[in-house]
Amino acid sequence: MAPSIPTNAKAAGPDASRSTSASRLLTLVHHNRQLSRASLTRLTGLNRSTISVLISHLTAQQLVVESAPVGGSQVGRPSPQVSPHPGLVALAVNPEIDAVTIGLVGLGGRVIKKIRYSTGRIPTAAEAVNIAAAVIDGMRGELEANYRVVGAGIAVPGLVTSADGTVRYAPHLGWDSEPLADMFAGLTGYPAFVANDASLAAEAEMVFGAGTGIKNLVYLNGGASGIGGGIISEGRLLAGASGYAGELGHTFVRSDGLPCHCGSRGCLETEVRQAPLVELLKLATDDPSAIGPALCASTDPAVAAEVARQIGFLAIALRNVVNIFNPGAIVLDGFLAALHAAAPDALESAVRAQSMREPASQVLISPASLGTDLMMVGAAELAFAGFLADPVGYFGEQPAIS
Amino acid sequence: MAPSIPTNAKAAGPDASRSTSASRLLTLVHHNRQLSRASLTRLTGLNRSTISVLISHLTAQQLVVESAPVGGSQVGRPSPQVSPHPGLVALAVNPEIDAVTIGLVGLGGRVIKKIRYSTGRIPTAAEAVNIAAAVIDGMRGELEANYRVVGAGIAVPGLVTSADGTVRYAPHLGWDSEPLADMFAGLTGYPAFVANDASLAAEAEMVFGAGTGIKNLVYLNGGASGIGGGIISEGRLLAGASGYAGELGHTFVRSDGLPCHCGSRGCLETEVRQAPLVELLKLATDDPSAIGPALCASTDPAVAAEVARQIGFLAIALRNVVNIFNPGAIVLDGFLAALHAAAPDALESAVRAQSMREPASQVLISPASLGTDLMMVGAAELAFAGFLADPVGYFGEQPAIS
DNA sequence: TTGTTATGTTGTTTTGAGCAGCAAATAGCA
DNA sequence: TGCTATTTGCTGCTCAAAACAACATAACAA
Repeated sequence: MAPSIPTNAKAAGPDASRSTSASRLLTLVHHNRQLSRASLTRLTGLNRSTISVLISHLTAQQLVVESAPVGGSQVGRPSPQVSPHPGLVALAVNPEIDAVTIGLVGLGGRVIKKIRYSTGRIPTAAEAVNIAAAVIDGMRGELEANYRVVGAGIAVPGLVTSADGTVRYAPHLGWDSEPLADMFAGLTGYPAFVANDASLAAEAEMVFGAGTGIKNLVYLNGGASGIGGGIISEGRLLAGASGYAGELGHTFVRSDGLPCHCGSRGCLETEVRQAPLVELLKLATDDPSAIGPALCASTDPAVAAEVARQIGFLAIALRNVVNIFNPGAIVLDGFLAALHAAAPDALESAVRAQSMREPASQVLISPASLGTDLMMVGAAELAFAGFLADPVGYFGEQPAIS
Repeated sequence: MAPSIPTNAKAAGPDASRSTSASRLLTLVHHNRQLSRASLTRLTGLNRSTISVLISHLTAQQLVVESAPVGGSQVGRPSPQVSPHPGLVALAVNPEIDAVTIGLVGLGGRVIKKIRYSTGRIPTAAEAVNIAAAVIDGMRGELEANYRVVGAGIAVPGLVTSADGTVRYAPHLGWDSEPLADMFAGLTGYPAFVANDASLAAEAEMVFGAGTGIKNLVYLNGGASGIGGGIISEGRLLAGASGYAGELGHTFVRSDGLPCHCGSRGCLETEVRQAPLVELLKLATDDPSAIGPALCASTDPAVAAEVARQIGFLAIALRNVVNIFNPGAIVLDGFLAALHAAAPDALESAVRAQSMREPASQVLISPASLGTDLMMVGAAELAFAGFLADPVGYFGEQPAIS
């Protein structure tokens, strides 16, 4: 017992601070995809020599690669460019109500491969994991030959206990207390991490998408099965006491509203829904990306009325968001982005009219920008998180691939 | 230019990490008021010898004092107790609509002195600062003889830009763009920091009050002038893009509700108010602490109806809070605590019935526990924050008092 | 009294990271 | 084509935070 405490202390001590520098450096490279040594020096505030030492370590461990300096524009000695090692990847898994999508994402948010497996019906947790494992087994040869996999991130539409990777409750999938991370890790051998899909999307949008550089951001996604949200404050995702934070779909927007499946009444997601829009527009597909153009093209007054009605309720929810969080940006995705596109001024002026003046003047309302890659990038980000926190120790002392 | 970058880097480098340890140590002592060296070793994870060196530094700088080990309960060599130095204090200032309260608070959240100066009417910013400066001038002899003052924290009921210490907009005081920190610092010579009162109260409750140890906490205070809130996530106060976050008083709770002074309708603070309760109870005072007992004692059905009505709307706001934040605790203060005391089961069951099951099962709804010292402790905490972040460098190389 | 356990203390060692000086690579200018 | 200014990378040196190890000390328990 006595010797174990110093050992623990050591692990939390100089190791932690060493890895903090490597971690900061790698995170910067990850977020910017390509950076010169010189800009790393400026961004980290570390000394040139320190950067040099760190990068030589990271290069030796095949975590980054250096390429020839991009010549031209500046006086002085050109600085080599540092990029994430192209072989460093994470797996991304996203079960939905009619499909399971599996992706391979490189450090830097580069989606290398994306495979959508249609299930035709709602998959059980076991089915979703089996499908993902099968697809990954199919790629295994390629993975083991050309890549180093840091792990897998699974984005689930539901309440998730991230600490143990358990899906507590996913109403639209009908899942309840599924130890998804353990199931996946058991089948594939890769460490797995699970989180709420909207939370991951929020992070992806902050890092690579519409909210790049904005540290206080609220993301809202409208899909066929409801409205999910993710909140980012000071660059960190709001998790709450047990990781269930961000359920903006159940914000109160209407007295004596319709009952919601959550047991309450007047929730945002019972008033603002995709189905009536699809119906009025007579669209054949549920694909949210089709709704935007159709809405803009429509001249049907019934459609306009429904849009106005939904925008009214959405504005109430966003007003709460603005007053409570004072976000720098609100990013709308799915059919909420379509609603915004159909009448951007109507939505924005309604939100501003209801919110307090100061926070309202700061907020930018914009559609999501990562499109269909969003979930893959977000889920991969989850898998990368643990790696980025301690890049030097992550793979042990393995000499790596190739 | 060339030498200045390394200098900056140095300031952010080893100095920062050195002070990080001292900072962590002092923060722990501050939050726990009294800790043994042994427990500091365990809590920080640092080595015994490191703790020894750090504490001898802090003792030399008169930031902490060591006292004889408290004997008895445990096998082994007893460990000396470390406490904050009793001479280390912060000033706390809290302007309200009818008074300005000035306090002297020691490290560890100990309120040494509290002076409430009644103004009889709403003070202007200049008046509030003048009153505070006059009171502090009165204490100056004592302050300079016996204390070291880290600075002053000012808790203001309104929107505050903490970065420059400016009150952007305080509707109940009628203040608008007042550079309060500069005014105060100019008059008294002490560095001053300004923040929203409810936010500071939330922090005080987390550190020393009802939410001790709970890292995800929502604080709601009901006063004569409205409802303010503060949100703490992972132990950090939610600030938002410009520090205006936390305005939970303007959560939407009622369709076609009454117009609010914020320009919107159906806000929590237009439906849930102290005035009707005071009126129905025929109380002579506005003091929120009188409302609780009076409510519990009342048998008037009109009072009961009003309580039920307000609890209904409060439950809607809290339901949003639970769904969005998944807090570990909701702390109610002012007349909201009185409402809760009048019918705790009614409020809690209403919140739980409307919220999603998982986050609802985790949340504890409790009244605030710091009472009238709350604002003093919160404001002092603000002043201590800068000091705790870099305790060794804060006072320069001064040999300190006594 | 003696052994056990928990602590404090001192000197040594490891290691992250800044610093200085020199070399290298470019743009601009004559 | 050279010359200078500027920016950057590399190597060796140095500093300081903090772990480690060994020893001293103080309580409780048998």
